[in-house]
Amino acid sequence: MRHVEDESIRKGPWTEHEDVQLVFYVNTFGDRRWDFIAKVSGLNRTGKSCRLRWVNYLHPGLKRGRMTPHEERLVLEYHSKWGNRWSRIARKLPGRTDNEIKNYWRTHMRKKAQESKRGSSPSSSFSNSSSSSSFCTNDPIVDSMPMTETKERSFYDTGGIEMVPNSRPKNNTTLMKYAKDDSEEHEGIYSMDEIWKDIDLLEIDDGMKPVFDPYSEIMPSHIWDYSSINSFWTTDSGQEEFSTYMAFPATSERLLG
DNA sequence: AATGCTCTCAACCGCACTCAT
DNA sequence: AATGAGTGCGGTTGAGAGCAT
Repeated sequence: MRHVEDESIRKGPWTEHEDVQLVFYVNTFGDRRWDFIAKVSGLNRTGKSCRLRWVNYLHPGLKRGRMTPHEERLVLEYHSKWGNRWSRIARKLPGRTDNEIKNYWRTHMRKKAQESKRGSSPSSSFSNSSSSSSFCTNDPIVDSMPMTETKERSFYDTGGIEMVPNSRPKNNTTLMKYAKDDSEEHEGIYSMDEIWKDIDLLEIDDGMKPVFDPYSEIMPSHIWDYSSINSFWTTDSGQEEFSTYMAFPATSERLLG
């Protein structure tokens, strides 16, 4: 246990430079080893914080902008089915994160709840069935739902360095499990293959934009060139060496400039 | 123009789970 | 089997933007 949660651990909003740095290290080491990335990157953030930033903001496959009516319908549908299983719902909406959906639900459903209160007939304004009124966390239906966690692989899980043989053999079983569960779940609108295909297509469409394009709905995907970076990866024993060897500033200039 | 309110969303926290040792 | 580290998830909070008065 690390009691030395030193005061130098940064919190709060991320700076652009931190973002660039994180993207670089995630593309280098994959989006699994967050504690390691946090250490090696010199970001002074916790691994959790790094993961969250990546998953909710920096991941190339993320959609920006408002939910489409279709997505709204899906959220309603899956929430009525699964309750507050945000990450699970998010897997059904490519490009959307659990956080995003959670926020969306809170604001929109709270609004609807208020409206329906004013309309004096609770839940009557909801388009969906029984449990659709379960915007409240105390909802017995939701809370009593069994944790039938079919471990699906989330869309924002790039797998990163795991795709490279020997990079983290321990987790092969986990990946196998994800794959299996995906195939077992047939009610999905999208298969994981389709999701990944979508992301690939987006990347192609987007071209090789070197920096974030604030006017684009989809975040650019080729911030970094994976293939050229993968060759850096060797073994755990070489990690410290790697971090000191890495010439990061040059790359960050390229991105920020 | 100033103020207050509402909405949105990024980020944190705590707990639970998985896996390696 | 027990334990600790790492990771994922859901709930919550707070800052900033936008809107109404």
